[in-house]
Amino acid sequence: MVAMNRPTLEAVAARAGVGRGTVSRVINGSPNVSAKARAAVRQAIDELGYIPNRAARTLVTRRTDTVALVVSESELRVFDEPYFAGTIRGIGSALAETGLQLILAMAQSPEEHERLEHYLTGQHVDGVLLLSLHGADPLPGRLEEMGVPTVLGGRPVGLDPYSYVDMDNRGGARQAVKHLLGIGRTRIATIAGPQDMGVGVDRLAGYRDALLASNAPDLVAYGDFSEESGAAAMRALLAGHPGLDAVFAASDLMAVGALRELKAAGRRVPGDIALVGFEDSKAALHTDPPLTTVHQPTEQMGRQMAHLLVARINGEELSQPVVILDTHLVRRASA
Amino acid sequence: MVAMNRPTLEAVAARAGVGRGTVSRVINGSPNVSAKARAAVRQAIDELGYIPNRAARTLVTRRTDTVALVVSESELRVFDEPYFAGTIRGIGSALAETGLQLILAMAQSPEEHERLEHYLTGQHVDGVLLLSLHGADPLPGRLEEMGVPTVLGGRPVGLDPYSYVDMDNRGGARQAVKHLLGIGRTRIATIAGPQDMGVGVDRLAGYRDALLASNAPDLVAYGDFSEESGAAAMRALLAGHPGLDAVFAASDLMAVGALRELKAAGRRVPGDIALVGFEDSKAALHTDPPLTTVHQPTEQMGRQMAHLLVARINGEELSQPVVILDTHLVRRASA
DNA sequence: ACTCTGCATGGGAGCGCTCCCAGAAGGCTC
DNA sequence: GAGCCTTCTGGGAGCGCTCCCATGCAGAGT
Repeated sequence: MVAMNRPTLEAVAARAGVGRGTVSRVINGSPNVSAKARAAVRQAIDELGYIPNRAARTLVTRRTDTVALVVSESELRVFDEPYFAGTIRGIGSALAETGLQLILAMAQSPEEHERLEHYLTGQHVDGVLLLSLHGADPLPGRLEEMGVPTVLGGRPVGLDPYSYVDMDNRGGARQAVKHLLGIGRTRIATIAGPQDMGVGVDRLAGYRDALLASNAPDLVAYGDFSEESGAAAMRALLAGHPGLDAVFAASDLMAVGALRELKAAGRRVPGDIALVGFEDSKAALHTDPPLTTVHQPTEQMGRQMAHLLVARINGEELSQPVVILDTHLVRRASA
Repeated sequence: MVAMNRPTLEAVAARAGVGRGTVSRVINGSPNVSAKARAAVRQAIDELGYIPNRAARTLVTRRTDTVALVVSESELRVFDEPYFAGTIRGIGSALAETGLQLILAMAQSPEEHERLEHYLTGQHVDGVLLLSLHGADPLPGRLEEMGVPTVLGGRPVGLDPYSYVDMDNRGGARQAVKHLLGIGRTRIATIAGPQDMGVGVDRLAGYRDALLASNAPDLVAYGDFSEESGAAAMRALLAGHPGLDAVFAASDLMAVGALRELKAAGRRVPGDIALVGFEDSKAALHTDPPLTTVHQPTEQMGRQMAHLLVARINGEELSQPVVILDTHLVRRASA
């Protein structure tokens, strides 16, 4: 254990021949330090290999320099989706520039959810990042009440959070369906996502937006974003509306399920039925035919969330507490 | 900011009518407290909603109750692989039982790698978890030198770490190739992974183990675990050994690439050429035909890593500092 | 020469906790 | 009833830092 007797502020001060206060000022970048003193302190820090003790600092400043990323059970299952990975990467890179630490808080059970709330409001983190909430989760409200800045990823349903970042799900869906109309499809169905999530609601709204202009019928089936649910929805759609000539699935995974079902039913894609997904995931590349889908900037979403949170932690007033990121259609072979 | 004036230990003591020491003892589960005092303290804690101040505790105990999961650049790219997601989930669930916090440290550039090392050895975490190192990364050695317990996920090449958890890659590969021999294949090639990673080396060794008994030839091409590299390797293999009748790819993704190439070359799978992957990823389910592959217990790996680290942090001598987890073949249609 | 201003500086106080020691209280034994 | 453990208890000291106040000192103004 070489780490045993780390130098303290005091040791640095002694070596630099200055007082504790001056060293502290140098470390915290205060301007009121003479160039000479600053240089001496810097050198002493280097020579001693001094690293400030976070706990001691936190104790007095009440800042932990830590933010939590909360991942609740439902998302844990889909942890390996590119959406998630990209967002985390973005958060990480934005945070690295600020010196804040990211702690990963996973609530795997309801009891843990309780404990988590306790933890987050217990002066352990400076702010919280919440990803893709289901329904009207009370957590963000409680956190804000307790004075913990919170930024959500994805607009929640039934809640009006102060700050969140979201994809332009509605616009993306609209583009996708307009594209289907553009290639001459007239009986366009959608496999919508769960309506307790903003993504689900917005993508359905976008579908309807696009259809409004035409006089195409509104054909909706619901899934839960999983492949299996996409397949089931497709079966239902096929049974109810055998004449449809295009499908917009609210997620790539559901599109993959739908595609499987379509093949099983002997329909050619895109010949008989054109298919568009949403996400631009890896899965969309590997289908046969490759899936036309809507791209969403996941990494940028993470970065934006982190930026907003950092600003709030620093007490800045957000001129733009809600950020919506552009999405765009990626044309491949399925539509 | 309701969070302003949180109760302190002292406040709890006053309310319970006991001294600070007694409250501290109750919180830390010391046995030398009378039942009466304990009850009074518990009640006061509940009534006041007391939450211990982590920083103050850390300052005196020198324990941070935090461990870091280090994700280096190369892995960031593959963040969305199920391997990764499963491991993190396992780590999270094991850690939740102990009250330790997980911080996610991502080193996206070499300079950051430096800063990271500084951070990790700077008394900020009680232990470190390292995932799938490339080559002989000096980080684990340095950490141990500085007295920071470290557990690796995946055996590294050219390093002899004290403690790590790994899959039985060699055994899994052996099983896969034996299966190919078992179904009568005699000219079995392998698409091996990078040889600067334990996984790469071990899976190749397993392939050779299995072949040793038979007198089948040794046909190797290398990839980097990516789909593209799998396709390239397959092309090379096909060109050099047109007569091969089976391929063992060291990852599912490479198998997917190989499969694409095989189809392009007009070879039927498994009719002409049988194909086995390694990972049991989602991708393996969605190929046509579904991929026979080797399953690896990712979540268990995370749990084990966390368990080993916690034991080391608690100063326990590990009876078994190296843990190898079983892998097994999952038969599907491709072989 | 004197005061006045303003920046730079040293160091006391205190953040909330654990550690530990000294002492109180109770239960034995003889 | 005296003496001696044993168990439980209170609270002082101190972890390493930031905050802030008092002081020192140089330069400007009269």
